[in-house]
Amino acid sequence: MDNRARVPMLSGEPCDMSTWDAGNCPVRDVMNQIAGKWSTLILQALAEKPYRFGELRRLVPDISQRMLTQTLRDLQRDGYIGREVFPTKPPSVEYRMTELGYSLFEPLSKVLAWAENNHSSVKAARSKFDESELA
Amino acid sequence: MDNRARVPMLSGEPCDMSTWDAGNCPVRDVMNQIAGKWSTLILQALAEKPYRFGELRRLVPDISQRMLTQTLRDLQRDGYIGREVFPTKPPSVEYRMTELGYSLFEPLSKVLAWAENNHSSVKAARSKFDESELA
DNA sequence: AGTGCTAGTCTCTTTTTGAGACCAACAATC
DNA sequence: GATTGTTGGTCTCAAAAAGAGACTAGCACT
Repeated sequence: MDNRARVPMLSGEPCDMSTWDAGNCPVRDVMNQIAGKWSTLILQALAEKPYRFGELRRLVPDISQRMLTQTLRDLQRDGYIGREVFPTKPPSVEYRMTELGYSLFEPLSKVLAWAENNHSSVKAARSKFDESELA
Repeated sequence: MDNRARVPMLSGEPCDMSTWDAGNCPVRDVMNQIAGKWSTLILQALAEKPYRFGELRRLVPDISQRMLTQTLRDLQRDGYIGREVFPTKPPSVEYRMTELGYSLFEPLSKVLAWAENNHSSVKAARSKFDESELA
């Protein structure tokens, strides 16, 4: 059983981490954003359909307004979602996924699907680990 | 008007966030781990070949020993990587990806590839946003 | 005897996150 | 016509997490 080097690395030079330069590694730069605690949840919601601020807040009950605001602004900054203000009685704000957001969500949803399908394996590994730690 | 949040388009029962139960949403449970700042980087390295602690440290120069230790232990706990101690003169520890780890890395690598291919679009969106913020 | 390597841990400081109060404008209710 | 609720946030303060760097123990080499 040779476990070594089975996964083809990404095209060409993936990310030479040894000669690392701050803004030079796409993986870090992009991932550090979507790797946030709330980002995937919000992207997952907005991939379905546009939502308003309050709706998202109710959708993810345990996010604080502060973090929702910040997560949305960060996702907007990177171009994954758009923000539109409607001048209704109490002004409402709608967030919706952009083309770029959808193109990211396509591969990302595969990871989310993996998470669902393999959740039990992960939980099992976790239990086993914790058990052996206890000793 | 069913306000109850049905989130995603993933196969089967998605993840009803409105009736959220701590350990019940696979997406959150799994993602919160691999979404760490360093997790993807380490997984990416170990997908290539096994590495020792010090090698990983040199590979990712700006990670602290503390965070490397913790990240490795968390990834090991969830079953993505294995840890083997060799009783050499100064004892060495080798980390290598497990089957579960490889199965996760397959979809995950698609996201990493996306990051490489679309990094310029993200940077462009970011510049545009910052510019309009400045006003 | 001194230096360096190994894989960590321990402590301290800085950054990030979370909880919750507060805001102004308007709508419907009492 | 004063009270309450709803909108999408911001502000402050406490708690949690992350980063920096010193310290460890055993052995090898010089």
